[in-house]
Amino acid sequence: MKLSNYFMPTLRETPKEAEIVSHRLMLRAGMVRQETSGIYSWLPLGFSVMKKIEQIVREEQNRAGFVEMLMPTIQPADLWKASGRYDDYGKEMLRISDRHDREMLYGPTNEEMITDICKMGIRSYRDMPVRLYHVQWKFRDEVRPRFGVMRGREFLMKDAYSIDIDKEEARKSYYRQFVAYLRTFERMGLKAIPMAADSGPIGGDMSHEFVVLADTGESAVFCDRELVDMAIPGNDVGYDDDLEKIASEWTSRYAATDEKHDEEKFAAEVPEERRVTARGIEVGHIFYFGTKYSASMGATVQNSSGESVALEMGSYGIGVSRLVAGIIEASHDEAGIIWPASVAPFDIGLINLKAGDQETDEACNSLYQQLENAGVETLYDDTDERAGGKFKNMDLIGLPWQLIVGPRGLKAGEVEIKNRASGERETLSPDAAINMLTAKN
RNA sequence: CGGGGCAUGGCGCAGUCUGGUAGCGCACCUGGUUUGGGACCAGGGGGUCGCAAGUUCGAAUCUUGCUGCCCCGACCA
Repeated sequence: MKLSNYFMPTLRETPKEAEIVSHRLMLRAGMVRQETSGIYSWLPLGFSVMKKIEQIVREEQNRAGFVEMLMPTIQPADLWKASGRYDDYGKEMLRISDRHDREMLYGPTNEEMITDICKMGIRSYRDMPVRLYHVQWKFRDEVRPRFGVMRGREFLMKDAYSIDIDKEEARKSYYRQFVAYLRTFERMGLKAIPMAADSGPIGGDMSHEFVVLADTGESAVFCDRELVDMAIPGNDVGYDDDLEKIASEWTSRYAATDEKHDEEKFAAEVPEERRVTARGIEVGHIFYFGTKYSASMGATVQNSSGESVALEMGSYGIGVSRLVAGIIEASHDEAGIIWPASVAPFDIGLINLKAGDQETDEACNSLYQQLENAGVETLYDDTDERAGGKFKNMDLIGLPWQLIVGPRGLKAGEVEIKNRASGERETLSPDAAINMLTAKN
């Protein structure tokens, strides 16, 4: 992509409404624009990152045996009246009426809808398990939206639902998501720790929040250092195998958010040198809720003994749009964002230090073509901005690599490569640069 | 929803106390000199001063009402 053909309105100064670092950087990098409190337009750069995140989530959901579908944003109120949540949800739910004065709502989540779908679609225990997910916009009319897209009212979320015949089967579905989450966040360059969460109406041990460690995180978290260093299951993990062993490796060690933290327990269970106190951001939540909705909504099926039983269900959320901000919180410096390669909007930023200079233009065009042909996503700054501004902008938007080309270097047959994260630069020939950059991607 | 604050050009701000018809920096446009980490000179465009009433000869400025946004708290992916 040539920058001259792109839309990336970067700002030199930070709009005053932005307090936290990810919000500031997202506005400065031209990733989002606030439309009203808690609602954002996603400009090309931000949209691109969100899509990369979404794709990783999708791949790991698929790998875990969940099947993608899509439910609507607008739902009829009747479904929610059936489950009893229409009244319970309160003002957080955005209620709308259509032209016929029928009560509708902008969905804050989809348990009722998926239950209703399964009520129709599952006729026998033989049809189970059913494991579905979708990635869809949600709306929760937060009392106080803040921190940019971190706590917006409209947000993109992956929510998955498992439907099983009994609790033991439901547990297997739960662990699939547990392991999928470990892998998903790892792939985004994040260190996410599962932490025991309020276990909903059913109780028990099947509810976890996944918290990303970031110095500027919103809440304090406490855990065993072993969790921070623990290996993540590889992409060859057998989802059809018993995953409980993997999960218990994690759940058997101390990890708690601020609210659930028990200092005495922490001290008793974790040797002092392994006690980690950090800041974190919740990016995912998985929980088993049993028959809460299936029972109230009459979603039942006959089991192998011929008894009619309510569906055993769980739901599993990941805040996709929130992750864009979460990753920035976990990965930035004074100069700007530092994207992990897997979610970077482009792999490489090609900087033409003297647009308009024939030799430099030709060299850049050639490099740009070679990179594109090799499938390396490149943002080519071909504008006639001054060199200093290009450097600042490129650092701000945080692409993993910069390829810097100017007349001075070209005279010596050289270009420069800069690694955004380490700041290391290397001078080498254009061919060597291409080899190196295409090998990395 | 309680407490606090803000609203003046795309962004950041001054001007408001003490009313006299709007200014600065950045960004933008033109010309020139520049050009390897946010250049310089000259010229230029852009604002119903959040909205509505009121006071006044005259309101960004004073009064009243409204709206929007931000921050702290309670709540949440």
